[in-house]
Amino acid sequence: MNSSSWVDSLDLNASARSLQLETPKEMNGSHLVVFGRKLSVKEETGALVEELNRVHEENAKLTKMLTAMCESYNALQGQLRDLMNRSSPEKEVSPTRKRKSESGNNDNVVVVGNSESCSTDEESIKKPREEIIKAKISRAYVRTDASDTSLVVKDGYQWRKYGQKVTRDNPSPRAYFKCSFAPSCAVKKKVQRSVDDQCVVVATYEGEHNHLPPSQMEATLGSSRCVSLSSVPPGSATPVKSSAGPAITLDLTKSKSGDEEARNHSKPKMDSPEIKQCLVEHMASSLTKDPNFTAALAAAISGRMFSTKSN
DNA sequence: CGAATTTGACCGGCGC
DNA sequence: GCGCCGGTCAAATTCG
Repeated sequence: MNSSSWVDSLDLNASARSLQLETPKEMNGSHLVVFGRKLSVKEETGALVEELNRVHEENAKLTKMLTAMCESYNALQGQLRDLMNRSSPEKEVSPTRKRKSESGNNDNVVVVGNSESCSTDEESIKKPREEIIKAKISRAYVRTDASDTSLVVKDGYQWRKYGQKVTRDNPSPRAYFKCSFAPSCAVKKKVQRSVDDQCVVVATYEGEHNHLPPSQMEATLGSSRCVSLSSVPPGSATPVKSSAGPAITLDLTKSKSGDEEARNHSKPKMDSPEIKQCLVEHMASSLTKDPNFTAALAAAISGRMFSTKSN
């Protein structure tokens, strides 16, 4: 998509918004003073009407672009879901305790069980009591580089390491993590290399997150942010150090059963016109909150008015 | 300088 | 009761 056209449209759109908001106050008197010049009400309203028409056109253009973007986003999401559905069944069928992914991709995660899907898991049969006490235990197998000792599993959440231990059954250390994104979220994660295959890292999750992953929060709350990227450095927009910035991150801590809910939760319903309208307004409002933007806007407006009057 | 990580100490459960 | 082991705490250290 042409970014410059985006910026242009938004700039004009927001300037229109600003004009709409501020002009009634200015027009209380019979004359408007611009840079020391007195303009008649006729002149002023004529210019404003003209401006308003132009702004309406820009608004329509912008709405179209947003609609197109939403549609392509939905299409992409559908494709991703298809891809996930196609690749996940064969992995879950694997009867062995350790599940390997076929590719060497570092972030290739295979999730095994929470209370439902781990019913066939050997360990869950051995320890049914533990299963009852602990709300949700799921396990993820991640294929990583054998030389990589970081024990980092990129799952979209923000973790704080609070301990590391070498256990008896496994020479490689086990790292303990707590969810650090929300103080009220008590989810824990244990990460340890597999005894059999040092390339595979086993991540055990205990409990359920009571919040969306930071990356998804970005996607749902920060729709305006992708627009304001031109004025805000991208680095400052991402709270997650380990994850790859604002890229789409999948919540892989949930098994298939819990997936539906997560999907409904994470997928912004872009279909309804109300949401689209809301998105547009959200974008405009966050733009007008940006001091850099408002300063540039003020300069643009005054410059435009000045040039219009001097014609 | 504040936040994140490391690492040794400590604690509780369990088996002998 | 004792020792082992997994899990957690918290002071020290590192990093951005």
